[in-house]
Amino acid sequence: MDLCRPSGYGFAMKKDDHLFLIDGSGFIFRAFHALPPLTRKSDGLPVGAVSGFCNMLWKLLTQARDTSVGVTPTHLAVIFDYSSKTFRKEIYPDYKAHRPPPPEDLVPQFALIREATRAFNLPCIEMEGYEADDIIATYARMAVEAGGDATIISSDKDLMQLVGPKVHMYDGMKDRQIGVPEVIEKWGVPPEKMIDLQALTGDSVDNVPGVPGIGPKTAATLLEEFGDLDNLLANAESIKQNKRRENIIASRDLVLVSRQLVTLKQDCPVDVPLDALSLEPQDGPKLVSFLKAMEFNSLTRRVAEATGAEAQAIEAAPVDVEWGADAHGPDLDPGEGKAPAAVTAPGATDGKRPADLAAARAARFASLPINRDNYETIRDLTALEGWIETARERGLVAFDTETTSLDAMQAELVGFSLALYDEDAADDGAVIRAAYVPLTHKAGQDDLLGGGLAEGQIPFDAALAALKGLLEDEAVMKIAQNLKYDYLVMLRHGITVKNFDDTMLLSYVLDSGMGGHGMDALSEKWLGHQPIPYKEVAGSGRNMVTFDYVDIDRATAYAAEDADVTLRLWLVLKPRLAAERVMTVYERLERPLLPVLARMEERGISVDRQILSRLSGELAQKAAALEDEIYELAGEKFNIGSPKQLGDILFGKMGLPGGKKTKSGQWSTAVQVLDDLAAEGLPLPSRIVDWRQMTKLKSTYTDALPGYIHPQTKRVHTSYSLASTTTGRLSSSEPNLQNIPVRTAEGRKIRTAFIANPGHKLLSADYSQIELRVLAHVADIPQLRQAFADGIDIHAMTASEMFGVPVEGMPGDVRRRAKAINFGIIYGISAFGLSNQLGIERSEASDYIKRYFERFPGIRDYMEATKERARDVGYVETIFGRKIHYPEIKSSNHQVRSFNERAAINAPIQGSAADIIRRAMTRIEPALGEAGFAERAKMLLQVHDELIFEVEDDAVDKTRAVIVDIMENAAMPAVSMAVPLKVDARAAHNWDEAH
DNA sequence: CCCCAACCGTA
DNA sequence: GTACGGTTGGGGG
Repeated sequence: MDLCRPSGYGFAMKKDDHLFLIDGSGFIFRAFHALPPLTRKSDGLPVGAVSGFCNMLWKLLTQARDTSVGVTPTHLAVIFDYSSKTFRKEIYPDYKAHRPPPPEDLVPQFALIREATRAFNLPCIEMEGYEADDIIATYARMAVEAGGDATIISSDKDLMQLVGPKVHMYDGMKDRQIGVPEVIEKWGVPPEKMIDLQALTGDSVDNVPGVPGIGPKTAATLLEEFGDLDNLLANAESIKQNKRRENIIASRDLVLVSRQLVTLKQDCPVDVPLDALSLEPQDGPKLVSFLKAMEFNSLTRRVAEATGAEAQAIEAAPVDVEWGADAHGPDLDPGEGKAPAAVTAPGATDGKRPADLAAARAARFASLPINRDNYETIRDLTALEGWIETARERGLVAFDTETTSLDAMQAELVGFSLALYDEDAADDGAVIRAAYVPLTHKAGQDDLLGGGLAEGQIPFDAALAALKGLLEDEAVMKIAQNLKYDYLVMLRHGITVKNFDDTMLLSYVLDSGMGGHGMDALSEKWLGHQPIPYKEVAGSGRNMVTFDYVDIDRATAYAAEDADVTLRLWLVLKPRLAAERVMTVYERLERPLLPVLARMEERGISVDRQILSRLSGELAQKAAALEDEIYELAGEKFNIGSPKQLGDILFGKMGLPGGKKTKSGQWSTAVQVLDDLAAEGLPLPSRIVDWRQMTKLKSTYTDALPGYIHPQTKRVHTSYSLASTTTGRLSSSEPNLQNIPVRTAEGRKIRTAFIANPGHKLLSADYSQIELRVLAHVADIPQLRQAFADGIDIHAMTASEMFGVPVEGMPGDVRRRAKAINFGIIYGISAFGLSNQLGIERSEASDYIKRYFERFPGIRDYMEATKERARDVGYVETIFGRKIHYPEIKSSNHQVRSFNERAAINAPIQGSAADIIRRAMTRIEPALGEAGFAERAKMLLQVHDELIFEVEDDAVDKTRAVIVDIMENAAMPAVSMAVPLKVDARAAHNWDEAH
């Protein structure tokens, strides 16, 4: 049983209190069929039933006292069906057997209506094994016993048996009360005889049998005559009509079963007490936020007025359309909601369902020409204000910034572009209007004296103030491509973009694995259009100029086109989210992370120049000493850094054994090869390996990192990419802070240069074995689950299972092999790979794998099932529903196919782990804020399974507790993991000691 | 000036 | 055997 409301227990129910029980499930179906179909304007998400539900709730909560019901609720709950597996199925297996699956357009609304209930700050109650009607019956009884009244908001005849002096019904859609007289009027019997009546008539919808030929009228007459069902059955012989008498006698047993089926259970073991249902005050902002996300404009306005909430200032809530594991509507198998919706062929333009809208949009924009001649240059404030006003009316605008640098932390704003959409424009060319607003273009081309500003540009501060109003307006959806960049640039100007979508992230969520998500690729793919290449505007190489030196007319063509293309991409991609069931992935795992990452990048991390400089010196000395030795041993000088020259020396000139060739026919000089030679006792290869390590550390880290220290902030600001891996991981660049050395002592010294500010510590929190835990969960392996539950060394356990060696006193090499196998499994193991990793024969590696699968058959089953699924549908999924496509999984080329199979096996594991830490990252800042540590603990870096924070000394212990808690529970409530997640966290002055 | 291969750092 | 990004050398234009 689930009470999805955070508030605690309310006031005890007492005499004269009034409990309202809303039949949520009944309402959904009725509203869906009774109300005209309604879809969310921006993306076609079906929301008709949600709209009806919200309007009904609002009406109940505000107007109940005056008119419709005549009473004011003191307690209220919304009750839902949980699943079709109820006790009635056990009594009668055919119960509800013929019920068709819910309509496609209704499925997403189940979750939304629960979300709506929470937004209204009302408890929503559901219980496994019981229907909503039984829970309603139970609470109604409890309310009456407590001395109060109950009103059931429903018009379902199945509930009418409950009506009595203290229990009422109210039809929220017809605004009509149903009391004892109304029941008699409609059915011809009083409420207490409804059970008998239903048992006689049966119910074709629920597949309750009943007596053939007896409908409500006859049943009522019979009950009138015989008093009740038992008496009727006992005296059935006395019925005059032949056919009727025979039927009743023949159906006797089934009628008794029917009576059991239609009798509501008034003693469900509810574990949410009545008192917890007391009506709480509305949370205006929360409700407005939800309604806004649903785009119910008039209700949003009414609610904002009534609650005094500032609608303008409230952000639309991320909408919780759980298509994934935690979605459950009545009779909805959890997997059912995730099935790919067929995108209907272009031409299907009824425009009602998301798939139709998506198909229609794709077809339309694939051939809608882009005319750069229509772009405007906005050169005065009045014109800009006009565009912004129109953007507010439309509630939708694409924007893009033009700057002097690709580095958002260094970039200076040069101008920005806007694009507007007019769905109803008469002329196809006017459907989208785009404009560029130049701000700081220089007067001269690039001559030394051309320092002045070009004419005809709005003063920077005035334009930015106007732009701020637009970007921070919650009521206007802002659309951009790779928004994190623009977000950060605007953040540096004191502007926080609110209510946005990012076309790059849309594409990433929809088409991961199907190619890049950059604007040029997307434009080509969806619009059949090639945007002006940047280098044609700003030049390239030595001739390249920063954007402020680009001629304003050329800049307009380029910049306005970017906004234009972005808007078109949004129109094509956004409806696909709902159609292809990845709305939740986008709204929960992608979009909310964007501002989090922007803030992390803005904060940067302190790096100690002195330490790096000293390390550079040390490394240079060590490398120089090794160089001398190497030349001595080789007998000549050569470029050690050139694999070609090195290979020729080692395997050509010196004729060392064990040479392997690379793809291109060169001698391989990879560590593997050199290590093998070193093991033979040869000094040269070993020196070369050491030299490589020293020069690698020097060039990639100690020499390069200081160059990334920002001139103003004095910190290093990496850039995270949200959309450059197929699996959902982030990547880091310029500099890459996700590959700072840790494995060797020499390398770890580099980490000592990453330090906390005075009075602070660096706190590192990392997931322990997260990928193996995910594997244990998804493949459901009993031994793995047990080992993680018991906190046992997982590699030792594997070794013990495989080789029959006891965990106590296990030789290191045995454990090492098991560890390699465990990693191999995650990587989609092959005998070839494992033999390479362990330096053993292929046949031996094959034996290991065979033995592993014998001990863990569930893993083999998981791998086979994953491959098969990838072949069938073309993609695999993480536990949160992120899809990763493998278009080449059926390649006839064995190499290509095998590679895709291994990647497909790895992706759900790596990707689920990535999703988990994403969830943690979006929750940690709010959690720290609630704990009062927002200003004292800052998240700085993410390294796949590790988060690094900078924390005030005094706040370390408390923030660590908050962070560990959020991280360990990050999968909940969407996924309840079968194994616990474990997080280790330490704080120290530098990253080496904290890790 | 651009691109690729080889190598190697991380999870 | 999975997923990345950065540096270097070297070939081509």
